[in-house]
Amino acid sequence: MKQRHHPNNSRVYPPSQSPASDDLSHGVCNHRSVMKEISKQQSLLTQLRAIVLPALQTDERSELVAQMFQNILDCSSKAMAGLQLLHQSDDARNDDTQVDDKKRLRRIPDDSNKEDVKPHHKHKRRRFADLVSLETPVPHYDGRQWRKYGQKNINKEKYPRSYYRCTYKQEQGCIATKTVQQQNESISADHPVMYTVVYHGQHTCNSNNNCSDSGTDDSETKTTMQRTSDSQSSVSRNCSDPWDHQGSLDDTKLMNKSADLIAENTTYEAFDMTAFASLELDSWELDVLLRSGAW
DNA sequence: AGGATTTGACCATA
DNA sequence: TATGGTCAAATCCT
Repeated sequence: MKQRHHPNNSRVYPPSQSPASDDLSHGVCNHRSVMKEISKQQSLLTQLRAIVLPALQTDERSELVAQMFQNILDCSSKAMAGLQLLHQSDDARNDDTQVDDKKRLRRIPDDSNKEDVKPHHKHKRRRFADLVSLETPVPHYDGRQWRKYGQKNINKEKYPRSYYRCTYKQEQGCIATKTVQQQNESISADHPVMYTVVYHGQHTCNSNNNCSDSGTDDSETKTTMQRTSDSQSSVSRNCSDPWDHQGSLDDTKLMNKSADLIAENTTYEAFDMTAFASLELDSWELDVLLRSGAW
């Protein structure tokens, strides 16, 4: 029953290491190893972004750099989704060669029953194509704006799963959705709560523009910073940087909790915390970065 | 008042 | 039939 892909990525690598899968370096190339490499690339890029952006002055150039980072990450996500599709169509082909007649009958729709089909399906079940998953302590800091549309207790899962769709679904018909599933409890500051986030579908909206166009002058930036520490804030407000969006109320609380653990409660440190949190840094990795003066 | 979230019901799929 | 994804009315929040 469970066709869900479980996270294979989001590991953070020390800058000195340039990880390349043994599979690839030895010429063994398959979907999985390529996807693994892309996910490492995403992780490294996220680290690089968190190092570069805070070091830049807030001007048009930094905005451009932020936008470029976002675009590269988007490309990477699309590549990953494309590979996923290929992977699944291959699987489907393999299945077709092995499947017995009973299963085939189930798969092929019966035309004679077409008239019984209701005029419009109110609830179309999502196909498991075009799917990317990852583990993160901050499931909504992904540069997109999401609106929660459901929550459900899932069998064998300790915590309920939340369902989000793109905020711009109605305005722009964006089909992107994601599910957020909490995986564990927070044992300590070193082991924050982890969530599995599964993205379905590609964004067809231009939500990034909406946000980056909202300006990056001091007053706007302040609004964003304050939002980070405002537990009652809402997702629909403007944001001044494209990777620091609020997803929902509970995530704001989560961010506040993380920020309280590590940083003083000032707005600029809250900003830095966003960068920390989105990196999923282990304590030793944080330590290395702090020693190296990256923050 | 308007937008976001919650939650029970509905529905497709395995 | 069990399960999980989505809908939509009720409720909450600003």
